[in-house]
Amino acid sequence: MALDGDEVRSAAAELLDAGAHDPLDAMRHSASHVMAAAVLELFPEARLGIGPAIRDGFYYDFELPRPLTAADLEAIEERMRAQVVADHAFERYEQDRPTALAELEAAGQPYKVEIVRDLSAEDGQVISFYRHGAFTDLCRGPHVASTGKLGPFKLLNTAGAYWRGDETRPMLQRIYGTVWETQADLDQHLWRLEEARKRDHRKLGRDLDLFSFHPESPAAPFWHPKGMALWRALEDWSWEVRRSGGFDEVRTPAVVRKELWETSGHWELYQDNMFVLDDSDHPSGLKPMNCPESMLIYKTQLRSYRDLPMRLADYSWLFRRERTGALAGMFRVRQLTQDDSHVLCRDDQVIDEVNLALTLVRRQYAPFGFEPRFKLATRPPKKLGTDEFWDAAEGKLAEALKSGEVPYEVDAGGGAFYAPKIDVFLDDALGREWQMATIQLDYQLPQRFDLEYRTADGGFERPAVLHYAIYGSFERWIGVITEHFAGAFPAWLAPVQAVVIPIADRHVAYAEEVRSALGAAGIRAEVDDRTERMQAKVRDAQQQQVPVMLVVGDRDVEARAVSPRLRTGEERQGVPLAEFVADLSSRIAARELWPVAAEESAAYRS
RNA sequence: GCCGACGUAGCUCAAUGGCAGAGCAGCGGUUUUGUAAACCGCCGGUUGUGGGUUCGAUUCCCUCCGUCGGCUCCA
Repeated sequence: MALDGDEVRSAAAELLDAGAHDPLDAMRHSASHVMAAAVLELFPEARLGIGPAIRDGFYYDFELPRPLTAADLEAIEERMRAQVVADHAFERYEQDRPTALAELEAAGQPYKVEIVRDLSAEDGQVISFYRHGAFTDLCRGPHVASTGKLGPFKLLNTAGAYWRGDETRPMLQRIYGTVWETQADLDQHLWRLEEARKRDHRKLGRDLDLFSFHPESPAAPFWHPKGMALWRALEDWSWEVRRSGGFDEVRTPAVVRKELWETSGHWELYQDNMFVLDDSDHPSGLKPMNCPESMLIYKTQLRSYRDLPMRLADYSWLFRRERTGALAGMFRVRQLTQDDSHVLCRDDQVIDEVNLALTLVRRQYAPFGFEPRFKLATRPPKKLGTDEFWDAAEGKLAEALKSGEVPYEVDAGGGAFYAPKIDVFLDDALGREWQMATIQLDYQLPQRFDLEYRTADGGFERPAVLHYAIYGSFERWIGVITEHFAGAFPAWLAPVQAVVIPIADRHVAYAEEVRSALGAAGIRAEVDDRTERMQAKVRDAQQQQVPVMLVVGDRDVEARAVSPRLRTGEERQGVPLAEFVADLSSRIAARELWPVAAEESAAYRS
């Protein structure tokens, strides 16, 4: 079955992705012990789950007699501070397996017992524990020397979490916290959380009038004119990139009978995520992916080896019945649009086509200032196909990465069960990592659809398929870039690219003239002719993050000029209108990353 | 789906088991202004939905809907 580039983990999960070799790990892990000790003081009957260090902090899972409240978190923090003051040493000791099991049973810690039971013999028959003060925990370590060595910390929030991530197991209460070496580091981290909250695309989407969500159609965005202008700019760019890669546009139906999904495997494996309906007594499904239908287009003719590669791009609507709890603004919607690309090619063309994909990914990301990182995801433990098949497939992807001189990491075991893939990541202005595109090599779907082409010697061969979506989905991409730019989109993307601000009513006619000149150059411009003071109009345009404000008053009318003020605060007076229009439209045409306050985005990165 | 939290005017937020308030936005008027908020006035609400407790519910309880934080980090 074919997957696609939108199979992505949530943003929050990315934030929490473990930094395994972070030097702060020991401190974070120690903090989780200190927190567990505090929780046990308050709830002696608490049962402990696990408490690892994670990226930017730590957590611990507990089974507790009642839900935790914000007040509980404060009480826990207080008791943690008391332990820091007491400066208990962390002491390691070891037990053999039977003793450890017996003691944990006696202590009434069934989850710990389960962990010890599951520890494989390779880990040795000796089980290690760490003790500080009155608290002891099963633990591999390492830890800081003593509780006094903990840096400044803060407990952040609580959440439900299934024991071992398994929905059939009990749900525990997880407490998330963060700890840092210095107060400045902690402050910086909290500032970043606050900044992320401020630039939340759900808030900016409303403030900038881009889109809305309504309970009448949960998790399906309603696009407003300004949001659509942004979308159009993104889509135009994406088609330009596709055309440069030799793609043709296709479009396929949304309502499709189950027979297609049976062939593709979705009916069996993906039906839970599909909107299923009866189309005149024919069981059907709204399409969650485009790939199977592209296969049908391929099959409308007997293809020749000369026809390949065949590059098809389909940007139609997709529908996915996501679990309600997984929905999150634009990051996870139920109706979405991918910039979806399918390349059908001969096996000997795979490397070149992967290379093309890598080139297009980098090309499409460039005007956003993103430098993508690549991971080659290799065969998972449970897989289809022989080792020879995997060696060849992984070899081709690696070869393409190397020949393109693309640095990459290997995500061992991260591939789909039927083929390896290349995952594309980017870091946003707040340093958050997002998985965007996935370039997926697929021999499975051509087989399911029995695709063939005529070879030079008159035989038949099966083509390979390459799937990728570069933005992933427009919806999610808009969510990501809205947060990345904090709503201050580069001029080429900005829904309103310029606002003309007449100082007094007598300047409105000239302002309209300026707007026409901008409009004739294809620039999205408006006149703010409200009876407000110029200062108020400037302020409103600033808050709407309009890249360019053109103030026009007597002097400008006189000189047929404009006085541009950029969103960054930069100001000029009396620029000839024609000169300004030419300058702005060339920046837009070149999709410059402009105007951007360099020091601002640098500050976010630090 | 599960755990927890939340839902008051378009937005941000108050308040109380006893007449639901403010700022901003909107509307009307005055002001005609040179780079981040002029001034005056007016309008604005079935307190998400349905039910229960109560003399009385926005407040307490339950249902449903929606939203948010999580649920993959393995001692």
